[in-house]
Amino acid sequence: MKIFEGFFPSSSTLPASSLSLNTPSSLGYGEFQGGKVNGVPGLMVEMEVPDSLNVHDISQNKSFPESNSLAGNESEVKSGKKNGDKKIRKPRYAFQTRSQVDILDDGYRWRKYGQKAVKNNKFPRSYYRCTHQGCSVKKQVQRLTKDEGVVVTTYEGMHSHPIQKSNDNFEHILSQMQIYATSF
DNA sequence: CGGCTTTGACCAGCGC
DNA sequence: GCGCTGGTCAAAGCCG
Repeated sequence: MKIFEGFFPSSSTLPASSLSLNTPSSLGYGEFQGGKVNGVPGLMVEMEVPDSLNVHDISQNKSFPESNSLAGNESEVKSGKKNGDKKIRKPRYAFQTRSQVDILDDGYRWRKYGQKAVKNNKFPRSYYRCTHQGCSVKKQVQRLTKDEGVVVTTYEGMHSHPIQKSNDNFEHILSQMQIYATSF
């Protein structure tokens, strides 16, 4: 089971037993995007779609009538737009979790660098950056107005370094959250 | 004292 | 062109 593969490189050490708390699937984005998340049961979303494919479409499809504030549907990463060429959007991966706490401590160290109020959402969105040297992975966390028990975490980029904390902690997280399976 | 959070300002993209 | 919105910066403050 590799739900968090990529985000948690060292996940191989994760207790598989915990992960089975309720199978895969975080979001049904895959199918909505036309591309099936090959075999793998709904890992997470990949939003590198150039043209705005509104994320909230699926939300409506599923059980989130007005969670369109979700990932907004991005704007681009304005890090390297020099040659006026194609705007490179780093792929983003989002998943929702039911959790009491906003900060899912996934083992990495994050430094908050911003917080914004988002439209259609009474909760602010928080922006975090991985503090590991040379690692520029970002993530944003926001809670749904609709269902404040749901926390949406959007990752941008991949960690290329090992987790800095004990994985035992991860079990703790898993016990706190419950992957939000929308249609299974 | 170092690392992190807070918070307002700033900036770029987008729609009207 | 203007205003709105999302994303980031950075100064100041907080805390261990």
